[in-house]
Amino acid sequence: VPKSNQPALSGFLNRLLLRSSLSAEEQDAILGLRSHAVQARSRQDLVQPGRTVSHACFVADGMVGRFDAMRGGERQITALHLPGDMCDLQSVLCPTAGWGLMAIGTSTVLHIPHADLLNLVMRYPAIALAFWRDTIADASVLSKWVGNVGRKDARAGLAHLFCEIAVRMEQAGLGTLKNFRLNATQEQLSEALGISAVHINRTLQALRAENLLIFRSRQVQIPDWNALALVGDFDPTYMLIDRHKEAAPSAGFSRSAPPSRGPASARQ
Amino acid sequence: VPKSNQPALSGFLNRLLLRSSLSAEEQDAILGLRSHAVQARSRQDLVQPGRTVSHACFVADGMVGRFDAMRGGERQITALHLPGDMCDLQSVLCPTAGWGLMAIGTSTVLHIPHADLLNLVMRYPAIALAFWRDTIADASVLSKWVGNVGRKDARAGLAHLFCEIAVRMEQAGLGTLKNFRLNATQEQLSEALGISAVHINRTLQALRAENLLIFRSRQVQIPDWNALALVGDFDPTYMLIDRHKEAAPSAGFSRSAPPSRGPASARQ
DNA sequence: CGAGGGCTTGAGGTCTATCAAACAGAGTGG
DNA sequence: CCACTCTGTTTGATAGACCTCAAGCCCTCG
Repeated sequence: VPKSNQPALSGFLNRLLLRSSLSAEEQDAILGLRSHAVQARSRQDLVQPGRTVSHACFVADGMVGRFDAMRGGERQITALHLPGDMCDLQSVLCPTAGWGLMAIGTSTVLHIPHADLLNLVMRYPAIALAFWRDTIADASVLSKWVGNVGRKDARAGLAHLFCEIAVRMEQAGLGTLKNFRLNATQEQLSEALGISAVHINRTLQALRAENLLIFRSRQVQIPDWNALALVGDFDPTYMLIDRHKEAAPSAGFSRSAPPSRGPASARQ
Repeated sequence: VPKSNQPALSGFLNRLLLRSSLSAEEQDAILGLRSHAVQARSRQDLVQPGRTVSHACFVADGMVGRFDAMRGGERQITALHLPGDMCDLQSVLCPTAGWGLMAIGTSTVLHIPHADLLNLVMRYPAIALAFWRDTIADASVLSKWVGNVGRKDARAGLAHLFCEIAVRMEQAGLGTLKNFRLNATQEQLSEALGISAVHINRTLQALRAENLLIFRSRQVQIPDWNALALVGDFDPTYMLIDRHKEAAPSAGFSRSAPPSRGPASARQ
């Protein structure tokens, strides 16, 4: 039975507020979304590739991976979602996606009806913009992911991946840059980087030997953050954090929307 | 001097209409956008990574690549944009992106002021949704790109890349599935797939020997489309073409936006 | 016709995959 | 409390894909 789940959704609101401004009413509307909690064990599929869904998945606890599946069954993880992330906000407008979603470690996911999200989008244009902006941030991370997988060797790629996770873990309030818990197996890391699990293991050992990264019994330690960021060629700019709230005023726009320069007069 | 450029922009409108419905007024508003044409030679940078821009780039002619640059200068192309594509619609809301844009072959690009696009977005909520949906389609392609680069060998990756380009070329009205012109060098293909140019050359020769793909003097021939799609594990679903127009009604929503089930009553 | 960019080819080296087996740790049941 | 099982990690050896460097070739354009 769908019900309200304010405490968990406040994480989503926080994520949106990182990049967008929303009025009190709009914030309340988001916190008031109905949801339906679902538990998932590690490796369990939440959404199978190509399936049409009528709800979005919000990560309340644990971690969720978005993946692309090959014909042979191998998977390439294309994004990781931490608590506070809406994995497939995209599905609101495009309910049939090509990707799938799987749990990384035991996770709790809230299903949120598309109908309700659409309702929000239609009532509050500022929320529509905030959602769009969230999709943009997601795409920016994805874009970097391509570079990470395509042009870096295992050492640099792994370093970059851990840097990204560290930053987002800290943002989500789940640890510090240098110390956090990560419920992912080496095999799942290998699916994220597109290399074999065996090679992940050897690369982790190499990074460990250099005292750059320690990943043992689900706990991550980064003794020298700057050194690891250097190895991974990591620059957090691409995460689009807290920098564009003023660039495109979404708050207050629902009041009047004064046209500065009418496009009509410029035609022809 | 910015001026109207209707004939070129109609390509953009067509692309939007592939996935969204827009009223006559909204369509006119898009066609009436002011723009400023810019010529670019092959390899020339249109937007450097990390730079803040105040205009979006629309491809009027040629091809544009989005790329992620590594510290050493190597590039990973993360997306290709054909005529009719707005390369960085994202920049309207997030003007400082982490990626760059470069010309693939001689190209003509229209610069469109963010101010005007924002204006459209604020006046016409349906356009905002159409833009969001366009960003989603872009992200879906990007997601597939990760799998292509991460989990496929050179043969399959190259086959998939050519399949994708073929479909989009046909959509853009620039050729057929089996025959089109491609102004990209082997080196640029190598930057797209994250492998060396030499290896691209050898892989092209292998595909040529199998009579799967012929790429000579900028002309592409695909004698047996299905065979190539099989080699590349290509399934066009991910391109989100013409399938979701009815799923999320954006047309007509600006008229009334009747709330089906008020989220307010569901709270608590 | 010359110059230059792009393509092609060869040889050797590196990174990463694959396979197989041993090992470790957490949870289970007797 | 001790096997026992299961998943995940570690290790070794071998094979394959791909890279790098370097040189020669070809086409196109001025």
